[in-house]
Amino acid sequence: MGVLERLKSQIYQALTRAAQEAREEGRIACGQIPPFTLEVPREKAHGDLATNLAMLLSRAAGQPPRLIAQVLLEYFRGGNRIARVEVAGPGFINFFLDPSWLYEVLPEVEAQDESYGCSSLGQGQKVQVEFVSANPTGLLHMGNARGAALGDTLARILAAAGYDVTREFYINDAGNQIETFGHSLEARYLQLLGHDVPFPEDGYPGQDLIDNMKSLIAEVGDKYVAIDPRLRRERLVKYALKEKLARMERDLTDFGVVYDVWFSEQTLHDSGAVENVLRELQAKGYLYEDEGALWFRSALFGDEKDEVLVRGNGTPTYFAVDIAYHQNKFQRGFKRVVNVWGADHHGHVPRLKGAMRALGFDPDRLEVIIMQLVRLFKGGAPVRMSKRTGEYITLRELMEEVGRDAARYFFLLRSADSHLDFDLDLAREQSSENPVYYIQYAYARICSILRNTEAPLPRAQEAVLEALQDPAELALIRKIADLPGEILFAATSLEPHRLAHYAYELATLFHGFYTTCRVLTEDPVLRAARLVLVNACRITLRNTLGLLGVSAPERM
RNA sequence: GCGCCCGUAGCUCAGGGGAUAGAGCGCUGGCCUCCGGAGCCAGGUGCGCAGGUUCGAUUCCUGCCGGGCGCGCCA
Repeated sequence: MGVLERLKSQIYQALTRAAQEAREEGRIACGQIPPFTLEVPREKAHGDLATNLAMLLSRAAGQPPRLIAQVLLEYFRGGNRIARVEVAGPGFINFFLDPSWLYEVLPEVEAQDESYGCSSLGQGQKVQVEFVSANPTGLLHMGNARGAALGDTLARILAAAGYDVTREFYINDAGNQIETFGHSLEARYLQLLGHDVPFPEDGYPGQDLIDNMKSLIAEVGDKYVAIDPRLRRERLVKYALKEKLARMERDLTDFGVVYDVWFSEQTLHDSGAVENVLRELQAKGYLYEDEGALWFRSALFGDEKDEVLVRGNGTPTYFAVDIAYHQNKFQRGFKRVVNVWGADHHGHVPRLKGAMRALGFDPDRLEVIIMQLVRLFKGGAPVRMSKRTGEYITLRELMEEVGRDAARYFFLLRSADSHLDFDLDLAREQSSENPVYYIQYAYARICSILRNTEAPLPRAQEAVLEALQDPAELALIRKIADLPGEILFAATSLEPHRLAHYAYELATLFHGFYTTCRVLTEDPVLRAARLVLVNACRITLRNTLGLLGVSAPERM
């Protein structure tokens, strides 16, 4: 918990006590003290913190808010950290803190260093983030790329907030699409070997499958031509799947994403987990047969209609397997299970949550982040994707085009709820127009200053930090002090884009400070204090970029 | 038709029930004796529409309009 969080919680409690005492003595006629806000106001003129408590009490008490505020202040014992209090506007109570709190921030940052910003909110609870989980029959596209940036940064944020995080990739290595995959591979394999066979109508048309089969032929030649087609497809699938997954893992690693678990769908079939969960639902009376299929009464749990779990041909649907998979997640002891899904899967959410409820799990422990689609722009026009030909821009190509840092940052800048227009030209721009370079430039500038100091960096405890009085200095410290709160908020709301904006704002304040205040001045006291400030800014910026998975270069 | 997401500045987007709604890009004009000018400063326009809840609504609710995505014994 940072300095600001501690002060906030002290004032919050003092306000609560003041309200209680005023009520007991009959000065304010209200019942329970409602939950109120205590926030940093947008306007600096409104103080360092402001509360709406008086306005909230006004209705129940039948007294005007400004009067209640005055009464509250009579009872308020906030301690010596508060320089001034005022009642303002419709009934806000504004607190002006003694500036000394700002100077406590810097030693704290320095001492905590790499863990500055972290908290123990999660108390070591196990949380899983499952993301990307791309169909292994293809390549990673823009939707997967956005999911990768989002899921990974979410995982980093949750870890920083004190959770024990597991990153998981669910491999769809069973079911219909694997059948189709097999037939597609088989056609490519035979075609490459000169056989005139048709490509399946619903097959995967991309060049990537041809490449898979070329490399297989380089290894084993035509040895699968003459064998039983079923066995042949099995072999081709096994080979191509391995190659594709290895490639995905490599691409994701280069994107800064490292998984703890690669979970195979096939294992759910092999272990009997699918059968077991069907039996369990059956025993609870949530299944019924109709038209030869086995149905789940998902409408009972808020879904639009019931869903098929086992088809007429006896094979389980994707949904049935997904129920088994999520049951498995909870059985592994995760307190929170977070999924990152594309918007085209949103209809799946209520029925999966319903299934979890049917199985006796609290559906709120399953949190699904739905992210809207990505459109690529180049030269001001959208880049067309073709599902028909299987041609689209891949994650690998994106990284080659704009680099990992810009790619991740651009994905993280927008809320998941928002459609994302990805401007390839801007992302590739290595100039001031590109926000990611703007932030990194701030970091490189800091490192440059620190390189230019011949003496060892002064410790925060030794420096006279009160020498920092310039508005630009104070604003920068204030922003540095915000990081712990920002991470807490991003972790509870599962909104990584907050930190992308925070990084930019921090960089802006640093650049402003840099222009106004010369760090390496003649005055040794001021110089030492500014070096401490700059170093704290370096730590804060580095930690924030670390959460975004964007590199912090010492030189550019 | 039903469901989910979105609608805020010319464009792309932030905005946690609060006070005078912000940023980037683009446009115009300034700032280099000195720590990296990939920087700084200044200039202006806006919450889709209509109701409701509230002391207070860009924020919550309802309806409408507009855009995206779903609604399969596909995944």
